[in-house]
Amino acid sequence: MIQELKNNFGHLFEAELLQEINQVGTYKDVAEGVKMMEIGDYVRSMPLLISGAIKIFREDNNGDELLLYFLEKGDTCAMTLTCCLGQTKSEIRAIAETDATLIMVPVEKMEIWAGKYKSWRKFVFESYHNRLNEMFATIDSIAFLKMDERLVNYLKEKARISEGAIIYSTHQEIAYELHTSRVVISRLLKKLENLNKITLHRNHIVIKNI
Amino acid sequence: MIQELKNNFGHLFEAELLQEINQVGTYKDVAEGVKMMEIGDYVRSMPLLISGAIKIFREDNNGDELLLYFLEKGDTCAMTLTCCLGQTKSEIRAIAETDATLIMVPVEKMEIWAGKYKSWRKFVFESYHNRLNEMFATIDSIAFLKMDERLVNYLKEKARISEGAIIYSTHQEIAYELHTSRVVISRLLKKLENLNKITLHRNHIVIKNI
DNA sequence: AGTTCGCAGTAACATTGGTTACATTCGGCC
DNA sequence: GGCCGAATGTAACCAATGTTACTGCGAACT
Repeated sequence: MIQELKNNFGHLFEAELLQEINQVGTYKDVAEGVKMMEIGDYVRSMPLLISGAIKIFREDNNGDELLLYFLEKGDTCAMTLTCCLGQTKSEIRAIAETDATLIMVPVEKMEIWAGKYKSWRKFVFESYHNRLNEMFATIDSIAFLKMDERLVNYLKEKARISEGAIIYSTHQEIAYELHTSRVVISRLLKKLENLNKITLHRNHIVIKNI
Repeated sequence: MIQELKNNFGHLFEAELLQEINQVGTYKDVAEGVKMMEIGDYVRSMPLLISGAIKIFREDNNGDELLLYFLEKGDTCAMTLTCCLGQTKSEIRAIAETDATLIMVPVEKMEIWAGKYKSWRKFVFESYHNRLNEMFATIDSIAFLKMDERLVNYLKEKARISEGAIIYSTHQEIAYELHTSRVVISRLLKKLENLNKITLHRNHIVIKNI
């Protein structure tokens, strides 16, 4: 039994299921920035996230993106769950936000375990629930907040994910993820700096007190 | 066996499951406009929608609303599914868009059937999948479209749901559901009328060719 | 018929955010 | 040091949307 599996999912799954996962699952390391799933892809295995973070995007007609949410350790990809069963295409793009480690589980097991293990059902249901809640949060943010508030939330989340007070992004990259323009982001960041909430540097931003 | 159950869910569930649903489920009629679930409510039973339509809302800090999507016959409420298991509160508000008929199933059965019936698992997974896709569509609409396009989509959807070319809403009601102001909606509707796509009347709108 | 009230039309203005254009600065590289 | 390209700063302008304020209309009621 690989230790990471036990550490991350041991409290969720019974020993027998852990054994099965260990047997049929394959480990996979993904480097920061690597595209893990593209819109339109068919999905053939289900990822359990052991470490790192993955960002999930939606795309508009011009090919521009919008960040929906992050997946973290202990999470799984909700798209995968039903894409497997329903044979439908992915509606989203997944990119590694940091270096990440996954266990890939063959899709056939998903449905079998759902019949066999209560803990697996619980995990799957909770995954959906979490994803739905994240979508609600995303919708709240887009529909109810102005860009300056969205930016602050983004910076907070980004800092939390990277476990530090420094965000290594350019203004252009932030603009892509929030689906706006670089000029707008630069403008708002400068305001935050003037409010003494952050300090701006070339290629990175230091969070002070937001 | 009540006929509507068979008509709407007969192709999804095996006979034995249909029997169980019929035995433990209770029928419920809901009149148009009735609030069926409020944000913060705990959920104790799961609705299967037999006829009619239900609209699902999210609320901002000021108590203003945003329409997320509609549920129609054959659908179930995704919130319910995990609220039951996880004992969490509802994140959304549900209001009957039209008169509607439901079967209410006790929550305990949900998890039992998930272990017992493959068809039930399929139904639950597909429900989640559909809801997630509707959330994606909602996000696309809010994030990528301008208000005039959102309004057109709204009118189309509303006409589809009510199965007719007349929408019985005031401008104010439309504004609430799209989370904007009455003046903005009046302005855009007038434009659509000038384009000969709709005709405006007091308390209702006739769709011509949008 | 007159009153009332909710609904709709519209002008004028404010604000937010998107766009264009250009200047400046920083690092890396020769 | 000098050059170059990417990143950032900033002004000026524009389009979309939100806000305020007022008018007029129509249905229902008395």
